[in-house]
Amino acid sequence: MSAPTHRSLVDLLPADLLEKLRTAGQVKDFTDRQMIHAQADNSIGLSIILEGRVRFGHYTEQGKFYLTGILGPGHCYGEVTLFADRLRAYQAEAFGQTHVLMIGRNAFNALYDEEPSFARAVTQTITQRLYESLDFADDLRRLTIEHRIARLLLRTARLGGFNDGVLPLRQTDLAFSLGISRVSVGKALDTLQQRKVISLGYGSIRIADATRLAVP
Amino acid sequence: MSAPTHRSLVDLLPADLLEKLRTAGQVKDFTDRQMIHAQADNSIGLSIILEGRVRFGHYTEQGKFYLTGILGPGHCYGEVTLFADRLRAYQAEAFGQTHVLMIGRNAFNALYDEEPSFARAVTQTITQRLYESLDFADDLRRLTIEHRIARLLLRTARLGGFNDGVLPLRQTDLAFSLGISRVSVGKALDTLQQRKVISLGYGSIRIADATRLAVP
DNA sequence: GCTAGAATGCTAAATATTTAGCATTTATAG
DNA sequence: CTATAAATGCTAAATATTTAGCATTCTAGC
Repeated sequence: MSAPTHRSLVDLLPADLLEKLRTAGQVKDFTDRQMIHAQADNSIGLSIILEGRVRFGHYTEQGKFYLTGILGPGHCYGEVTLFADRLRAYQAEAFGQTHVLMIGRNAFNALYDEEPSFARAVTQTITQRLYESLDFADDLRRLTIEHRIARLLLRTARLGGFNDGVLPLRQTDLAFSLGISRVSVGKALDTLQQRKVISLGYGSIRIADATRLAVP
Repeated sequence: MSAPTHRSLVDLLPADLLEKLRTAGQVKDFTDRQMIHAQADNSIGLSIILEGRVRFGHYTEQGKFYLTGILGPGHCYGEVTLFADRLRAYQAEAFGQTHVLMIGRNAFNALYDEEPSFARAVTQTITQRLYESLDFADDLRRLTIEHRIARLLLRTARLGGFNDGVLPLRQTDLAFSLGISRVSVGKALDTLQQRKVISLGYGSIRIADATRLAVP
């Protein structure tokens, strides 16, 4: 009963389609912390992360960045602008040197209509993300703080492509992502560290034992 | 800046396609509280609610039903079995006399590949639901209990098609859906009732003033 | 109409969580 | 190497929430 893993759009695409997409769109490069999309901007299109990572969140009145999630190589975002007629929910900014393939509305629609396997891959991606989101909402409702944090760390490692287990997360980010206070986060992280399933750094958390972290 | 509303699959489909779907699938009838799908059953396919409503949730060890959501006429479910290779997350049971159009995996795939407008409508539906889910997770993290309940009531009325504003929800259901205790739910409902935006019944809640309920 | 079961109402003690500080550690820019 | 800002560590009081009861109200089915 191994759980199916969340596969990125690029994973789901036939190789030749990625080439077509490269032709249809344009690759843009960003440096660390550079803004890619403003929150609620009115651009429409699909963005595919070719290299690097993208952080989503927003700035508070005091100019602090509040993180809601990170996506890594192969993942895409912007579906909501194409299919749900909604504005972008979050600001997107580069995390490290990042290359993003941007496909505008018209190019996207043309490909979507003429390439069933592209349409299918996109739908699979969105459906997987829906499942993740429902799952996350479930976490928020049912789990203890400690367990919620554990699941968030594992999810971030997975979607962000942090295969070495080192996550660039501040305790403030975790607090914001879970809607709890920094004091509570600190307390729970302390417990997890004592159990030796994670180790804490300055602005980062390392997953030391993913297996045991998954079942608290 | 009127927010785009969540449109059901049937709303999004061209009329002739609904006919095709009826031919490709089969309509099944259910009576109140009859089980439609067991949680984690291994059936694969799309279900479209033609008439009536479907409640999603699960039974506890003590045999009590815990509600997570209700979908009304025109809405569909089961996308996750088709596109994300996951088991059904919840048990589905009829709420009142209900007719559901069931489309099996093969029929679905055939139509999906040969009818771009069907593929698009399905993707739009899933994307909208993703947006709803992200929005709900945001509610859980940011809002006061009172505000969370208000949003849940409005969302249930919308997705369940309860146009008269009378929602068949027990306080226990709200508590479970939000991951809080029944005492807290009762307290918040009391406040909302005093503000005359809802009125409480036995096993039901009536939205008395949707506009003021939306901005607590 | 009665009755059993279900749902709600109510309460206070126990527990969990936040708030609002300030101290300490760490990384970065100069 | 140092100064600075950022992040974490720590604390206690204030607040919010749950727990675990039992009482009351409501409804469906007989």
